[in-house]
Amino acid sequence: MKDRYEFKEIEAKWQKIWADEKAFKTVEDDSKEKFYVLEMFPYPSGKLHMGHARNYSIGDVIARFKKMAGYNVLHPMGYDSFGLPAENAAIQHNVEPAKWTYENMEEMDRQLSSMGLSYDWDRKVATCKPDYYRWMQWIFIQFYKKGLAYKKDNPVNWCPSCNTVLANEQVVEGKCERCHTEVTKKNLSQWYLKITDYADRLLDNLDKLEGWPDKVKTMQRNWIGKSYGANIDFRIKDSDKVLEVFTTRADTLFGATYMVMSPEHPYVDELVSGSEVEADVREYQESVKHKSDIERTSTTTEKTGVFIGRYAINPVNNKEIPIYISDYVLMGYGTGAIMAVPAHDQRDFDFAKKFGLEIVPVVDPENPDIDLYDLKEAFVAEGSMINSGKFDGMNNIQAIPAMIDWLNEQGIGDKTVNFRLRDWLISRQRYWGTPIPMIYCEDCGWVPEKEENLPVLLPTDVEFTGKGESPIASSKTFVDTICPVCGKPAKREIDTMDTFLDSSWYYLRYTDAHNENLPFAKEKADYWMKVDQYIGGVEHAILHLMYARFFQMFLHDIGMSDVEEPFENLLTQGMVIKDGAKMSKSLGNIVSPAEIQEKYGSDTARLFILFAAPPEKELDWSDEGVEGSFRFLCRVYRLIYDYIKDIRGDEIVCGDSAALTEADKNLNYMINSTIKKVTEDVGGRFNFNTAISSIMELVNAMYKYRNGKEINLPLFNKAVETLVTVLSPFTPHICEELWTMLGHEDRLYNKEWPSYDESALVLDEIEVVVQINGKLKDRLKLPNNTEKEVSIEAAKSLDRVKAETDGKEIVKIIFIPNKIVNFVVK
RNA sequence: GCCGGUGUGGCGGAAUUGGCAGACGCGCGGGAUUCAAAAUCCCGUGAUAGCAAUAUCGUGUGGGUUCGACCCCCACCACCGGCACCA
Repeated sequence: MKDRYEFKEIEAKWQKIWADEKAFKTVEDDSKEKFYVLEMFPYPSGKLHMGHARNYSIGDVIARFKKMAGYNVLHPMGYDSFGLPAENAAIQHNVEPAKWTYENMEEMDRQLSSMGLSYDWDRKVATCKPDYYRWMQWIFIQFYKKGLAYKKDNPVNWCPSCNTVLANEQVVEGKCERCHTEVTKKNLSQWYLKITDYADRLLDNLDKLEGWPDKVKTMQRNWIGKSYGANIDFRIKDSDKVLEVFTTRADTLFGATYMVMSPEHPYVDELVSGSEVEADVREYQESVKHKSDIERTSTTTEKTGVFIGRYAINPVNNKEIPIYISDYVLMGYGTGAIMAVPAHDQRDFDFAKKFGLEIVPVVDPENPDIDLYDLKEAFVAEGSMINSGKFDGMNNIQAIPAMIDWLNEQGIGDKTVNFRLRDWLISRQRYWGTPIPMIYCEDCGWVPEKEENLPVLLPTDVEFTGKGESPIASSKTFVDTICPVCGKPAKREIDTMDTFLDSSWYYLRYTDAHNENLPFAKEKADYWMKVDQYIGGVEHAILHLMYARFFQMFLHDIGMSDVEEPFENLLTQGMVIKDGAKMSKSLGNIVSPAEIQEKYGSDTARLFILFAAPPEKELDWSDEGVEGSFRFLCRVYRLIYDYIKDIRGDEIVCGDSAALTEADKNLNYMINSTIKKVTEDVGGRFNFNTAISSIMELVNAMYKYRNGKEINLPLFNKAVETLVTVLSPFTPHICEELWTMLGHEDRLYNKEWPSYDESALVLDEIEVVVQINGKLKDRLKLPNNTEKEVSIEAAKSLDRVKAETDGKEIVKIIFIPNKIVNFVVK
């Protein structure tokens, strides 16, 4: 027993014991209620940062608490280990991505263990290992078999300097995240997953996710972007073609004075072919292709476009209206063409003003301040219909369904729903990812590799130049193969999968991490799923969390899992900031978990992280605050050390406490109220900061009690053991050590969570507040549950109350038992 | 522009949801201990006035509801985050 808190020794000792005892290994057990706690697994960059430390500290408190509370807890960890940084290391430092990644994972293992996290390491997964990506490929083939994976030509983000495709998330403000070159569009043949088939379900199910923050649900709703409207057909003059548009504002159809097609619209070529504007149109199309996203989508840029020399017929009034192409109309949304109503749409208004097009108002704001025939901006609010034939006078909102019905009768329009969500482009021209297990045969077309031949292994004979197509193309062994259908020579797909696929089902693999016949056995997934508590950064609110939901729905649909949604409760932790800004290299305000562990130990790091702010809020890093957390642990250690050495001596305390003095009762109250508070704060609302503050209050009370006259040994012993137990989910090493010092041979991590004694929480005397007109005037000590009349009389007899009510009329008396007596006087 | 969030001491944050505003921690001030210092233990610490008891003010701003509002309602301001030419 050391007289000082030697954190390094203690932490190393207990980490070894937990590992040797396989303390957190878990198996399916129907006799207990299960609880699955999951933190978003990291990319193995090799260095744990404070965001990781926060994420895992939160998860670990929950996991340890739930285990002590009697649940069968699954708390796994692994690595999202495919991805670009490994390949950049290969290009820049000539290290193989596999070597780089495996070394990093070893280092991360060490760092995670040093935090004392309660993982079941036997279930570790790494997405870059063939035993994982084999099943990733298998799942991809199931998508393909259901018609949900397909290949098509489409414009994609292209970095002309790196010569590669970029994912949307790798385009930062219109520039390549690596070389900062402006990104352009290029047509390439790519694999897609048909997530749009699940758009409605992804949207509707959000209402059922009660354990998710509204913020995340709203972000997903906006991303899916469902809107109701109509498709309307416009005949093109002197052509047999019909131009279909999508609109949410069918009510404004009479105000459509021109039309706009996307420059990529498939009709454009034919409509302009051979005309005198053909050259202009082609030039415009070309310029749009070379525009960066940033220019093209900026709302501040002036509208551009070209008249294509053609006219359409507005079906409601047979007016001939000119057709333009402009890049403000996107091919990927709706039908790629719009009817333009400049009076009631700001974008159309801007365009019409620039090109001198007619503006016809059809909704009257009925506001004398607005001159309908000289609008300064589009009028987009509610009003009554004008210039609209038989619809005149109707409220425009009501006119929408009326107009659609009428169009329907005429056979020129239909009710439609549109989504903003697009299919998921999953091809990457990269090496360090899961090979897409598809083979191209001249005769059979694209066919999947036979499932028994999986995994399609990543080749190792490749060159990393950072230029051109996927490095896999340079392999001499990979590309040439035979067609699984007809046996003729064929070629493998050389692109790999977006790493977001790997992370879309890893939580299922944890439930059965070593299965060699399937991604996971259904019984195991059904035992553990859903994830009861998922914890991670809000930056994954849309992509990862939506892709995972999509995968879970699909795997449910093909009978592999009973559950349709993967995550029951979601906690999005706040950022770690310092000096008012996010920790970053460029600002030089980074504090690494490693340096805190070195100086104060992991328990202090965990305690500070959990104490300084509630988990979903920003955490403002403070070196003095860390010092304070360390001081608290020293204070706890000293209190218990002194107790064992000087107070308890060699005597082991047991038995019931005798008659309690006033001070004893107070301590007993503190013991029980602390258990109650911590149980509620950790088990229910995840307010770790207030749970810790209540434990600090207990420690303060124990010092005060100890410094008093007489010590009731059994009671004080109970306080000591309670303290060590309820603190253990937060700072497990020091608590296990103190528990052992107290003479126990069992382990805290296995110990039952304490319950509290309600009767100890009932005080004999309660302080009741006395108010006059709602203002605090005095306090009154009264026996618990004193009835109304007695309380009021006692309050009335107070000097302060007498003085202030004298000569005034008491209009009303408000009484709340054990809380308030309030006199309302005039 | 649209959607979401947050505004409380010198600082991080409490207030169990309409009932003692400022728990707990940091910082600061004082005391004990020490030859001295560090560490530790104890006390104090929203503002203003007062020796004091005490009084007045006080949760971004302005109004409202209520015996009583950080909490509910209306209007506004500031900051942060997400999406953004989605028809």
